[in-house]
Amino acid sequence: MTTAAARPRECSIARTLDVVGEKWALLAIREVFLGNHRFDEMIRRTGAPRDTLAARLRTLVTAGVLERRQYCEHPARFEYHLTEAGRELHPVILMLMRWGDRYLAGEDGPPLILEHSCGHRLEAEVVCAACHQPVAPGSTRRWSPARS
Amino acid sequence: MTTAAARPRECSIARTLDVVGEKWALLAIREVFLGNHRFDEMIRRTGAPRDTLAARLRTLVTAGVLERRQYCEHPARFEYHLTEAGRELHPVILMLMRWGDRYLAGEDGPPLILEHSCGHRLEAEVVCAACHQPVAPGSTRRWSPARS
DNA sequence: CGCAGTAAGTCCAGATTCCAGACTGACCGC
DNA sequence: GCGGTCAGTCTGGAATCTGGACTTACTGCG
Repeated sequence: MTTAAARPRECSIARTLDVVGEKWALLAIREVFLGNHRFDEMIRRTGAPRDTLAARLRTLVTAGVLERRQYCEHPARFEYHLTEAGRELHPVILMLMRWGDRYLAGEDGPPLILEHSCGHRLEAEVVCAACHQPVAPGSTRRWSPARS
Repeated sequence: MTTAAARPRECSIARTLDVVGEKWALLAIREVFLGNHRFDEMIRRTGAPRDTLAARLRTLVTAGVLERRQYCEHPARFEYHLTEAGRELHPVILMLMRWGDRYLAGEDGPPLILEHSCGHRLEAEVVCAACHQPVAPGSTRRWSPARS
């Protein structure tokens, strides 16, 4: 009775999306990158519903992307900081921003422009770490290791 | 009566996420990059509910990320292809994959390893197009143009 | 002192969305 | 005819999202 078996790919992209593949999660992370570490400020800057943001922050903390740090004892108050894994999401954020800059900017151009430490306006580019050449969609294929 | 005004940032990241910021949207795009252009095959490979995938494909087409092409006349059949804007999402996909490879790979390592056209195993890296140096989280700041 | 505000959430009820599986309609191959 | 493919749509229940009110514990300000 079976037709072609349904077997979703094992895939790092899918796994990553299980952690950060939701609008408010990524926007919360954006805020932390921009220096906002506090709940109420994130609410204001992202526009997320309080409930949803609270839930997202919880999952991000348990996923090891953010760290919840107490900065005030008596009225217990917490800040969110990026873990190392969280900081490694920087390239993802950067590429999302680049795409929006290119395809969704209005008349006024991108709402936020970044400057790289070299002094130039940042134009992010993805290259192969080995040959330093840009990685185009067609320039990759499945790696077939010389199996032992 | 108002307290601090709630004004979500104008932000290319948020805008981008309005288009592709959902698990199944990105996984559909992944499939197209991997060469699957057809609905049923996407269903099988992503595990998405048929309904949801149909809805996502519709929004991606209207957003100009995918193009719906008829490849069969009589039982009308369609394939999905990347537009130029869609192809430009490649870096996003790549960085999501990289993160999953690093932080969510199990014992067996990443489920899919790519080879760059230079012959090396692909290690994607984000650099500044101007100085070719890696872009670290702390190496950027707001660009303050010399206003005229 | 009392009022306003800030902060980090929680609680709620209603709206929306998601999901799995069944179904459709037009074909194809045996 | 029987089964299979393909691109969806339909369905009803489950899960999730949403905005707003509420809570608790402070810190000013006059």
